[in-house]
Amino acid sequence: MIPDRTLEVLRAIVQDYIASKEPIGSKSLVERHSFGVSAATIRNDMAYLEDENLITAPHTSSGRVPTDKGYRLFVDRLGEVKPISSAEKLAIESFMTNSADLDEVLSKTVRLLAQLTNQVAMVQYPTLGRASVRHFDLIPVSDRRVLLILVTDSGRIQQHVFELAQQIAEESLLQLRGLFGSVVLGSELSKVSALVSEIRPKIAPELLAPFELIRINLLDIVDANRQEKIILAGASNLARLEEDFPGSITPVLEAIEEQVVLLKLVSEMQAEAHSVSVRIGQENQLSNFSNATVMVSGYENQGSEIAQLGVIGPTRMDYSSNIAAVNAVARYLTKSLGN
Amino acid sequence: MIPDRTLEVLRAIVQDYIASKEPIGSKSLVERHSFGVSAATIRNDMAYLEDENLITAPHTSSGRVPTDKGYRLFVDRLGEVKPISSAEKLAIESFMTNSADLDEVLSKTVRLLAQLTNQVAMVQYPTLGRASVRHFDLIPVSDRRVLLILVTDSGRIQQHVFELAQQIAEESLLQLRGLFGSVVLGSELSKVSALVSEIRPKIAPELLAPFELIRINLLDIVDANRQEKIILAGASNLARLEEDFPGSITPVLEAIEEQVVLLKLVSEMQAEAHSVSVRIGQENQLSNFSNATVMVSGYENQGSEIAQLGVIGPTRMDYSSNIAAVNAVARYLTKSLGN
DNA sequence: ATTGGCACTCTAATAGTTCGAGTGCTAAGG
DNA sequence: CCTTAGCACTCGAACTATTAGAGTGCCAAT
Repeated sequence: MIPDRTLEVLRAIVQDYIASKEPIGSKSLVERHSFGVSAATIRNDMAYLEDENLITAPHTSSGRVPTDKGYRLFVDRLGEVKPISSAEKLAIESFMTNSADLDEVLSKTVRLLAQLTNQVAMVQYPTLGRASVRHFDLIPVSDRRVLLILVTDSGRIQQHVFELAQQIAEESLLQLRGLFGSVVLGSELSKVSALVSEIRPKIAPELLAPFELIRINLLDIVDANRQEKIILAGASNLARLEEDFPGSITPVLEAIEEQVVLLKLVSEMQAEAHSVSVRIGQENQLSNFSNATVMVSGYENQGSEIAQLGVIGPTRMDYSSNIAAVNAVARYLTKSLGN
Repeated sequence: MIPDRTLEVLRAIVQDYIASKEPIGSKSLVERHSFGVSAATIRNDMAYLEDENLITAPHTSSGRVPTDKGYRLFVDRLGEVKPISSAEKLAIESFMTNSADLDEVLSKTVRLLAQLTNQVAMVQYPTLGRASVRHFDLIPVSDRRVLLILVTDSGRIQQHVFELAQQIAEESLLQLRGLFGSVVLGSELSKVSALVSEIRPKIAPELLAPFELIRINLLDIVDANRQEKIILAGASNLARLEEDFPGSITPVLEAIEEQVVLLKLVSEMQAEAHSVSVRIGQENQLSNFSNATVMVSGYENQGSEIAQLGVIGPTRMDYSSNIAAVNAVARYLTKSLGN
C-alpha cells in the first residue's frame, strides 16, 4: 500500500538520521542518495510518510525524524540485517574458546555484547526448567551455621548459608545430608519440593527442627533458581547517549539498578531462541523509556532452558548492526553452552 | 595562622555552596550567617582566602567557590562530623538483623550506603589474609567437568568449574579429593600452595595429570581470593550529578565498569579501620577525577581481614554527612561480620 | 581592624535581527 | 497521473545589543 519509492525514502531517512543525529531534509536526502527524482517529489513522499505517522517534524520547518512507528516499519520490513564483520566474528569466536562455568561464560558474553553494540548489554540467567540436581551438600561453616550447596546438571551452582536454632552434631548433619541426598539427587528441580515432603515422616523427632530449616532453605534455593537474575555491562555507553539526548539516561540508570524492573521488561518480551525481538520507544510498557529501544533474543542452555539476552539504547540506534550482533551473540552463546 | 573568623567564613562558604550549588557572594554570606561584621569585612577575608588558594572565583565578578584545597581544609579542620540521624540509625540497624553469608551482607551494605549518601557506593571484598580452609570438595558436573569448591572459615565460598583432559573414574576423583582434603583442610590459605606440593610425590602416575589440573585450579582460586573484587550500587545517583556538572560522569561511569581501576583507586587510599580517608578532586591520581571525591573507610572481617568501603561523588558533596555515613556503615559492617 | 561608599566588571537574561534550511503549494510539463 | 520547477512562507539557530544586578576591589573615614 505504501509505494516502493516512498519506502525507500523512509529507509534513507532512518539511515541518515541514525548516522547524523540531525533531522533530515528533502534536499540533503536527494544529494546523498540517487533516487532519480527531484527534491520536490521526495517532499511529496515525505508528506505522505508524515500522514502515515512514520516520520515527524520536530519544528514546523525543519527536517524530519522517524517516529517509533517509522523505526518499527524499518525494523520489520526494511532493515536488511547487516552481516557481522569478520573482525567481529573473530572477537566472538575468540571469547568462547575456553568455556568455564556458567557465571564466567555469561559475564564474558555480556561484556562482549556491550562492546559489539556500544550499548548497555544485558544477559539473563537461564531459569532452571527441567534441570535436575547433580550434587547436594551440607557443610558446617561455624558452630551453628550451615552452608547448603546445590549443583544442577546445567552447570549452575547455588549456595546459601543459614543459621540453625542450636548447635548440631556433625554426625546428625551427615545423616540429614544423606537423607536429603538420597531423595534429591538426580531429581528434577520441580519435583524437589514434593520429594522432600515425602521423607519427612522418617525423620527422628530430635532432628525435626534442623530438618525443617534445611528444607525451607533448600526450597528457597530451588525457588531462587526460578527467580531470575540479570547481569549488565556497558553502562559507560550511557554517557555518550546523554550527549545526544540530555535527561534520557536517568530512567535507564534507574532500571539498571532495579533488577526487578529490568527482568519484568525482558520477560515481557519473551523472544524465541534465534529471533530478535525489538521494543521501540513507547512500545515499552515502562513509562520513561519513551526514547529507548530494548532489543532481546532468546538463547538456550543445554537445549532445554531458555533465557534472554539483549541491549538497551536510544530509539535512534543502528538497528541493522545491533540486531545482527544480538542475534550472533545469542547463537554463539547457545552453541557455547550446548556441549 | 589563618584568623579564626576567616576560617569561619570558609566554613560558611563551603556549607552554603554545597547547599545551593551557586557561587557564594559576600552579601548573601552576611545575610545567612551572623558574623557580627559587615559585608566589606567579609570581602577582605574572602580576598585572603583567595590568596591562600582556598576559594576561587569562576568569573571575575561573581561569588566564590571552594577549591580542592578549600574542601581539604574543611574536611581536616572544620567539618564537625554530623551525627547520623536516628532514622538513618534505624535503617542501618534493621538491615543487619538477619545476617546471612558474606555475599548477601556485602550486597546489602553497598545498597544501604548508596541510599544513605545519595552517591555511588562501593564495597571491596575482604582479602583473605589469615583465613583457613573449612571445606574442600571436588564434584563431577559432567563427564569431564569438575566443580571445585572451597569454603573458608571467614564465610567466603569460592567455586570454579574446569575441564579434565579425559574422563576420570568417580573413585579416582574421590581418592584425589581425599588426598587434597587431608592436607588442605584447616590450613591457612597462604600455606596451601606449599602443602599441596608436598603430597605430589605420593600420587599414582596415572592420576598425575588430573592431580596437576586440580592443583592449578585450586591455586587459582586461592589466588583469586587474594585478588580483590568490588561491588557497587547507586549508579543512578550519577544522573543527578550530571545535571550539576555536565560531562563529569563519563570518567566515573568508566571507572565503575573497570573493576581494576576502581580497585587501584581504593587500595591506594588504604584507610585504617574506623577512620575515613578522603581524596578530593585533583588529589585523585586518576586524571579525569578532577571534580570527583572518593571517600573510603576500612572495615574488618572476623577481626583479621581488612577491606575498604566508601563512596564516589562530586567534590561538592556533603562531607559532614557522608563521612558520618561511611564511618557508621563501616562500623556496623565490622560488627555484623564479627560474630 | 572595620566599615560605608562607590566605581567598575562581568554574567545572565531579554529582545531584536538576520540567515538559511526546509516546507507546502501551485502551475506547468511529460 | 506523476513529476518538477518555482516561490512565498515559516521557524529555529546564531549573532548582536542592551540592560539589570550581583559581586568585587579599593579607598578614605572611623
